[in-house]
Amino acid sequence: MADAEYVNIWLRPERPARGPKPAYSRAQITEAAIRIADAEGLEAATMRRIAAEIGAGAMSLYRYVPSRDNLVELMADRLQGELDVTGMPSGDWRADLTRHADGLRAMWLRHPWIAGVQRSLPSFGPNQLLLIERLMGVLDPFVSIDENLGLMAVLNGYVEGAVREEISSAEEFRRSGLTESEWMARSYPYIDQLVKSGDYPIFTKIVMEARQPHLSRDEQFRQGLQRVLDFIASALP
Amino acid sequence: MADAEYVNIWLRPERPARGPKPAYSRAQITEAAIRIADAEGLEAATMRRIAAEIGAGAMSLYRYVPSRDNLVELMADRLQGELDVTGMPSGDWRADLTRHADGLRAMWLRHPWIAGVQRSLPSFGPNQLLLIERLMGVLDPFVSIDENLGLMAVLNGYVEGAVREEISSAEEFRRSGLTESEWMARSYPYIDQLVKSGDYPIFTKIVMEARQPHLSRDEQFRQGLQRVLDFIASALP
DNA sequence: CTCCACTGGGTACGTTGTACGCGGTTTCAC
DNA sequence: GTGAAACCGCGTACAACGTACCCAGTGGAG
Repeated sequence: MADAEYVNIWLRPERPARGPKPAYSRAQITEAAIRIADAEGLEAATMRRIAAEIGAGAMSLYRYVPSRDNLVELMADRLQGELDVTGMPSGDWRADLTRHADGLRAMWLRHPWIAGVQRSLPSFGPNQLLLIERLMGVLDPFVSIDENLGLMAVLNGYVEGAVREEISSAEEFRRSGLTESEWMARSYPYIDQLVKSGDYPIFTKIVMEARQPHLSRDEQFRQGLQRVLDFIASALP
Repeated sequence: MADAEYVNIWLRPERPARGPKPAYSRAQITEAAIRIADAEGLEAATMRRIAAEIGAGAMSLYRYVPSRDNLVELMADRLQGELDVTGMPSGDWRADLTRHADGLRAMWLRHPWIAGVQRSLPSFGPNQLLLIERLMGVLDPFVSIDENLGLMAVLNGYVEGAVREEISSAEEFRRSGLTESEWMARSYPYIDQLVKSGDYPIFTKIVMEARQPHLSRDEQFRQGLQRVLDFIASALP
């Protein structure tokens, strides 16, 4: 297994020196795979399906990518490239972080399958590196690098957690083919039974009193984000 | 598909009235599947493997569980049952939340495959309901139910994010068969090249200056958690 | 011109989830 | 008590998956 030499896929050379010109490219394959995953879920992006999408034979893909797992890794890094960090340390850290959080959420919602990809060890792909530079550059003038790492962990944790919830809802509806109201109608007897049992007062409180679930997703997200940004503000000098 | 009637697996009756006594049980199957997934990863917990573990035929499992996806859902809820919330609103909210965060992290580390299970819509299994009651009961006396939901989202987001990072490291090492130091040695040329290029000052700062990566995982987690708890404290009256 | 490292891709293998149907077992209606 | 109905465990079978292996063709290096 000479392949084990490459601990990192970014170190593996894409094009060798000799031989005929390749008909496809890693980027083209990654793009096709993302297109399929967006439309029909990650499990629909099989090697045969991706190959068909670009008009290649199934086994041809293995000339460009060592395995499907590695391809998924490439897809994940390509997604990082969708995050717009141009002019990112702008001087207004709150605006920068808000823009990043909104952008990150929007990207995840465009590509919900990313939630099912447990990130591997930091692979430091080019897009990820750019993101690190710009995003952590926002708070770099104000805090130590350790504090910066900690604050970014909280911010990203909030965004990811919130968007995971949104995604799993949407995914469930897609899979079951139900609309949100159909699903709620279907669930009502069970929830009603839980409430009526009297064993779950807090759960009942959530069902009966909470206004948050009735806000739009955007509004819910924005409110939580404000909370996190206030927290970050309190950690700055 | 009469099965579609059951929007929720908890509504599906396990044992019917008539017929011979079942030889196995849903709990037994779930337990076996968790045992395998803990030891060899979720993808090793195939239907045949699980069946072999309990001495059943492969197809027998389908008498107890509608599909593998549903079984994974059952496994995830079983895990919630490992979270110890006895005597949980104890009066000391900070101690309660610390205990919960530590317990949640420990549970995820015991069952790392949970990171790859994107939670479906809140299925309100019995364990999840108990957790909601006890955990949200901690801050219930102090804040509105909406604020409580928001603060719990931040807390859980932090814990999940942090532990996901730990898990993906461990998983990567397990899969590659390398130790942490072997992996670092293998990655060194690439990282060195990035640093030497001078294009990534913040990344370089992380590599050269940050002390956080050199702390023990426990210490890293605890420091971040203190930050989040401080934040929660600032949101209480 | 001769090599041979490369190309795209066809065939084939092992493994997966699970549909279907079988013969046996338990409970209910009468 | 006796049939029918509802359930049981499970063997067989199939489609779809990732990918190992092999092939004939191609084009730059010597």
